[in-house]
Amino acid sequence: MDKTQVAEILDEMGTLLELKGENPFKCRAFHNAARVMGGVTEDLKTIVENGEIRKVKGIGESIAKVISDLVKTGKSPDRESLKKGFPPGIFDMMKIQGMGPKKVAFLYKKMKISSIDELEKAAKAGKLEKLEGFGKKTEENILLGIEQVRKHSSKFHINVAENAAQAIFDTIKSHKGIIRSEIAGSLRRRKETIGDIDIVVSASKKDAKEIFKIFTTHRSVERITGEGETKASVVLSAGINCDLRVVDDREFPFALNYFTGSKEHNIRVRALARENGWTLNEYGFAIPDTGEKGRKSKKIVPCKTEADVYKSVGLDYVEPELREDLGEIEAAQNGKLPKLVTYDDIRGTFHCHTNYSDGHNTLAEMAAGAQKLGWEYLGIADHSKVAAYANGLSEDRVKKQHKEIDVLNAKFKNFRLFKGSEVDILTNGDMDFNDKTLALLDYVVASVHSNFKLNEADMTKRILKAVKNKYVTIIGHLTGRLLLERDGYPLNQIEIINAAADHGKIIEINAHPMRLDLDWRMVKYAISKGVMIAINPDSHVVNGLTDVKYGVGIARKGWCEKKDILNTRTTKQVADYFGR
DNA sequence: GCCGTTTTCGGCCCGACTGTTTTCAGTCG
Repeated sequence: MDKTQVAEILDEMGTLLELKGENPFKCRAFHNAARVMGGVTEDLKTIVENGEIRKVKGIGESIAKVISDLVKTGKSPDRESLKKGFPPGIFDMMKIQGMGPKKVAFLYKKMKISSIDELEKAAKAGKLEKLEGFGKKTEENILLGIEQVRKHSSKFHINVAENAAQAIFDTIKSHKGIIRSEIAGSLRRRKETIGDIDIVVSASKKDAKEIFKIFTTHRSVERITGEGETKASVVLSAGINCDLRVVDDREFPFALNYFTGSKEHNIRVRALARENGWTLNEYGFAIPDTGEKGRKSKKIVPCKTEADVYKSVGLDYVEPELREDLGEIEAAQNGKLPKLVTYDDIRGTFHCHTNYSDGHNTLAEMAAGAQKLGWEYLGIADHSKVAAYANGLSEDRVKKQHKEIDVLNAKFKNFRLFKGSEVDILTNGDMDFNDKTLALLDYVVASVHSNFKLNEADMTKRILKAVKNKYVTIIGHLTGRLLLERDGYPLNQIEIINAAADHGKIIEINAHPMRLDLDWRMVKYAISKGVMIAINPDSHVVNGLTDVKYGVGIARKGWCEKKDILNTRTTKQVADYFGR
């Protein structure tokens, strides 16, 4: 059993404990252990066998035993006995807004309701409103919640969430009373999937009411689920929940920090505040109320920015992408936070097409576009001859393009075009150009564009052969468009990455927003294996050249450092790398 | 259940909102 499955079971056990009404801290211990599993980079089986698992922070004796049982036998007696008495449908019921462990357990005990369907039936029959602690309104909300669960998945790809958020955010932002504003939450942390959207703004009290009005009446709002003095919640037509908080400008950095999360990260930061004898909430640091009559909490430690908040508890500024309590707190205490890749770090990209093949722009236009972005170089990698549909280049046209590149390069100061090619990997794993032509190129992106019907073993074998080819520099778009369009591109990516590590090849991450989750798993694994990656926008057209947003979004995510990314190297380093 | 430079017990982040009931529990983030 691998760590993902173990994490799922630990999470489930945490929920079962909640349903049983166990000590909340005990429940949290299980949820926390599940999360910690995600950050374990070593092989789970190995660290269970050598006892290292007990050294992982958050894994104590009991949970270590559960993990050990699961890894060794695929089963855990503790889990089995916990599961007794709770039918599986119970978990679905917890997906409904407003239905937490207490209500679900109560309904199960009292009414034997154990699935969404049964719950719906009972609510429609008006059986719930008579129950203690329930009422007419609760019943209505349960029915609405059921509808929502059925209509929408609970998580959204970042691009869907971002589009939905941007529309309503732009409208709010334009209000004259807004002082500062930011989209917070997991969207700010650039998670691959987003649960809901959090918007934080600062404004005076008198403007707040109007701002809430603009928010709740926005055209993309489907329904309002809550409205108070500092917070309003809506469901957008895309099916995503969206919360708006309006705070005083002095409170803005605290609110932004708080609502950016993650929850686990916040808990750690708060604990640090407590070590100073303060409490920290979304409004600021405070000395806790002593309990004496008439004595109120006193605000202390003014902070203008989030960086000030971190500084106050002895931390370096932590980038939102790192706020997961997976080691960033300790790193921030010791000045050891990784330097993340930013848009400004990108010096060029390597998978660009021109109108020689299926691009829309000339070499000169592409070069001009890259320079406008402040890049130092651009790698030109038009298709090879077999890609007839894309007007792939014959050997002669490759030579012609090289001449043109030489002419352009002679004119450039502090800019260089690299001569590459996106060479097809043929069905048998051979390259579309012979060695003589490949040797002319600065670098080779090897890609599959045909015969997708191969089974996984053959497809993997095909690409592995290309990985071993000494002329190949980059393994082309293992993710991205192709995977999106051709369902089930059958490939053992782990094997490809391992081989890339052995042969010193770079893998290309085509940062298609729809495939972010997959891309990110690959990036993490590749980096753990020491494989360098080339982050590329899906740049088949020059218009894509300006749209590097998502590409860099991946590069920024997690513990991905500049040294791991080809695109952050200087022109000279790249040329050296290519041996040119 | 986990943890420990106040370590083997006692604390574990904290507030807003809702819907219920009328002072608060449950849920959410």
